[in-house]
Amino acid sequence: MSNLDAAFSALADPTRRAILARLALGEATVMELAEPFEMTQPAISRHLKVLEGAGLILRRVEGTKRPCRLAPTAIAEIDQWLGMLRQTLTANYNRLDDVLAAMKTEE
Amino acid sequence: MSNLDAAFSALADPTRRAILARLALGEATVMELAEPFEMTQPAISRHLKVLEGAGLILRRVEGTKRPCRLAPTAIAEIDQWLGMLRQTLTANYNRLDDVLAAMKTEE
DNA sequence: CTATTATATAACATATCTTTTATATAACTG
DNA sequence: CAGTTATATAAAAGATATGTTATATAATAG
Repeated sequence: MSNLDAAFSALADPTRRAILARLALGEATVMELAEPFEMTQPAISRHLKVLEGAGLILRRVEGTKRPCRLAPTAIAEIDQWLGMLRQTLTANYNRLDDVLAAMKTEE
Repeated sequence: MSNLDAAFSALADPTRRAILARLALGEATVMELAEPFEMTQPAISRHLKVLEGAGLILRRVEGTKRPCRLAPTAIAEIDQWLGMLRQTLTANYNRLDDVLAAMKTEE
């Protein structure tokens, strides 16, 4: 599975996106991350494993705790891929602008 | 399923990303999109359905053909969500810069 | 050392995804 | 109209994902 497969796949789950949103506020332990969800701890541990496997989060060992944080380079690869689409879409928008401009000129 | 669920989920498949990459070059029919893959036409039709459901592509009816193209607003929502993470990660990078700057000063 | 806390792993049920084959539909072609 | 082309849909098989309960492990507290 490519890194992009793993990254997009990880982002496809709302629980995992919520976890990332929480981590955007700062480091948190597994229990802290699990707390807001109506879901068992093993389920959260799995989600974290998926996020880690996708390179989206990193974990430290701190005694019996495993604080998680966002991986700094996480989004770079995703952004790079999306960039390809963005370019086309922007070009299309510009083309649309041209058309609109032409229509105005004709008035 | 939220739009983001659908969008990220759609992007998680390499065949679908390849289809989007092809569409970034311009409109294409189902058969044209299917051609490069070692996969049956129904499989491609399904992938297209997934992409359409996620709002990533649009389709016209042109006689017996259904040309597909990228949906102009496709990436906006994704970008918006990623923006949240980007902000944090950028902030962290800046903090790292500060640390590095401090280290240099101490030398 | 024992009990507790934080987390991980295993086994399992269920649901969803991906693909295939077979078939339907609808528009062209001659 | 008959045959062909472009695409969609259905049924079914196999793989993968998600969650649960039960249990293991490892560090800390007393």
